[in-house]
Amino acid sequence: MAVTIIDVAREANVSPSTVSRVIADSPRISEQTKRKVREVMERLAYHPNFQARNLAAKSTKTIGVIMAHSTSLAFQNPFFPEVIRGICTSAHSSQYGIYLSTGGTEEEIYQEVVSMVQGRKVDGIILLYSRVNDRTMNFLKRSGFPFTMVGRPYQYEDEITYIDNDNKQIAHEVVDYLFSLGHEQIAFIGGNLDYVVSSDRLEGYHQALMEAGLSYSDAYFIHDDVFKSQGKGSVHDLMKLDAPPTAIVAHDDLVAYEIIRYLEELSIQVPKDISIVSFNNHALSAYVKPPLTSVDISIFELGFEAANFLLEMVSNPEVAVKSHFVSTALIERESCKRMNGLVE
Amino acid sequence: MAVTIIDVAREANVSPSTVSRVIADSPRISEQTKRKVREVMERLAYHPNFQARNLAAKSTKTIGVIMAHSTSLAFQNPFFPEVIRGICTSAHSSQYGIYLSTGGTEEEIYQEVVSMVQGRKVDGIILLYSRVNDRTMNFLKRSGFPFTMVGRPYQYEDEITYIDNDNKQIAHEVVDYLFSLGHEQIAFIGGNLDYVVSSDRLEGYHQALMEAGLSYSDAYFIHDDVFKSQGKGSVHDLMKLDAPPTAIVAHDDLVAYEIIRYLEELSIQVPKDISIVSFNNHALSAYVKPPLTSVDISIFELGFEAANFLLEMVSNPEVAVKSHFVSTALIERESCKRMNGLVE
DNA sequence: CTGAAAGCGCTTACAG
DNA sequence: CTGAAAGCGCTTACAG
Repeated sequence: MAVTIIDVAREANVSPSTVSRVIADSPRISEQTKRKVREVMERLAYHPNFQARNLAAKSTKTIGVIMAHSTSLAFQNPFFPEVIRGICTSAHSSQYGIYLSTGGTEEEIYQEVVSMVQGRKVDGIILLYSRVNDRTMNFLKRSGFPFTMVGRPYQYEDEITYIDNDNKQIAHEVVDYLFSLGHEQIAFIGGNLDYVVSSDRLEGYHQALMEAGLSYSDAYFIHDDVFKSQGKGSVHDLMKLDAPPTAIVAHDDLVAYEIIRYLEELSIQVPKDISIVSFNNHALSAYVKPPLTSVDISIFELGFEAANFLLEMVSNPEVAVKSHFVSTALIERESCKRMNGLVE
Repeated sequence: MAVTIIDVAREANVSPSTVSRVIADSPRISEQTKRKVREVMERLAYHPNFQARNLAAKSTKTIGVIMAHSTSLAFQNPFFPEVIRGICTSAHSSQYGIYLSTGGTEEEIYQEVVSMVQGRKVDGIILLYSRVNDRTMNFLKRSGFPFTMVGRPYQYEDEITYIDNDNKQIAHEVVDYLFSLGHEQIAFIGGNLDYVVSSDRLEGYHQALMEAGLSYSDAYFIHDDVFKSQGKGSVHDLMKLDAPPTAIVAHDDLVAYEIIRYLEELSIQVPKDISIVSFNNHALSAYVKPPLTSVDISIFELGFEAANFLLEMVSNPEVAVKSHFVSTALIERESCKRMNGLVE
């Protein structure tokens, strides 16, 4: 069997309590004893048993990370690797580990979260998404267990600590940008309104139109489901309208490129015949033709700050609820052009 | 405090041992008692404490997943999300959880793995990469701890259970494919030879050239480091050769698109002036221009089978060492053309 | 089919 | 500054 604290204690001629205190680097142990014990730990290749320590100390030093179920947006490139990298960076510097949810369906995810919380598997939880009427979130909220969300919560906005982009604002800015190029017929493609990120972006789009005195038309909005099931057809329908859009706001770069592909089949060129802006600034978007104008949403930051917030809550349960919008940047590339003018 | 097995026992008028056996659904407990105990567990909202159970049962029901350090290939889209999804799917069906490594540097990763193993944090480990002379792998090998690799090990190939694509073979096939289109001057761009996946692909490329009686030229190989640091320059140098290549094999779709971009600046068009094939079949590669001919490597499978192998080892330490090559498929799109002929 | 008891490997008041 | 003792919440031979 592995070497235990008892073995170390015996070998170093001290009590187990003392060994334990040396591990925790307690100031109440003399430097001399620490040296002696550490030498023995080294020699016996002792490593504290994680489970035993957690059980006794009533903490797990790990945070649970819950992804949206696999069919949905949060699992897409490039979001997932980057947000995880942000979380890991923060967790690592506080000596925390990451426990990942494995559930495929919503129900499985819910069950997993319940057992994480009730079974004290983790000290806190990060929800990597924000959905409308989410059972998992509601459970977490009721339980009083420390948790953070990446995404503005649908409900209880000022009772839950979260991190997000200011999606309403950035969608507004994106539309304003298109206005500045002379566009007034602007379509919006691809938001799954079950997710707050999508409904926020759609609302920003609405607001921008309203403020500009433009009316909103349902025909200019293609829902995520529709796009996924009949992508090509939906884009073709859009372009066959009496007044087809001169610009499109896409929910994600991958969606944008798919749209561009369908437009091509209609011999409609980007940006010559129609402009397109998108969100998330995928790694490829700089290289591929046409280079896409897209909003960088600082995914790493989103993960990093979510973990920071959570760790703060875990170490101090009394800390105030807070939220923060991570900054974004519209990266202008070559997918938009001025109406009846030059390529920007 | 949370409700414990003792509370349930008292309430159900049985001993804690009995409650424990009901949790494990032991056949030695009467159905009647099970019903009674379960009713109480339900009523008290009892959930077994994960840490306590692990400590007593000497198993953790979790597997550790170790990513390569963040600057390297394994963290790239689209590999990471897909492989994780595969692992999660397998783990979930065996009621296992995932513990993710958080280290950023090689040294941190090594330390984490040591503490996972020695601290009995997990029951087994999946290494998501295979590197030359990897300290972490060597440690795992020596420790006798159950582990699996995604990627052919550099050493001890028949002593380590792993899963991989047959990278030598697929690189060979890719080159043969190019031969079949009439290409004989074929460059290879982007492998980091510290990773076995890259050296295997490079070797397959060599072998194919040799078998065709073609000689290998160093000028036709651009190392990953060189491409990353002076990407544009390295591609331009390649094309300024007296006998520039007529086709390029790229290590990854992202690399391929970057190359295409640099070629464009030289007014060299794909596939008209040069052909390009790549590996990994990125989600975007079907949509973007030119649609890329690329090898699909079944990333989900890679993760899924690695987890299956590991779980088998964990539940039966005597199981034989094994390895498996996951199938691949060359997806022909529009980035290659027949020499002096039509676009394929 | 069920229970009493020991034990998993730690931590942490309490006492000195 | 250090130790003896209780306890974290389970599981599992052993006994009946």
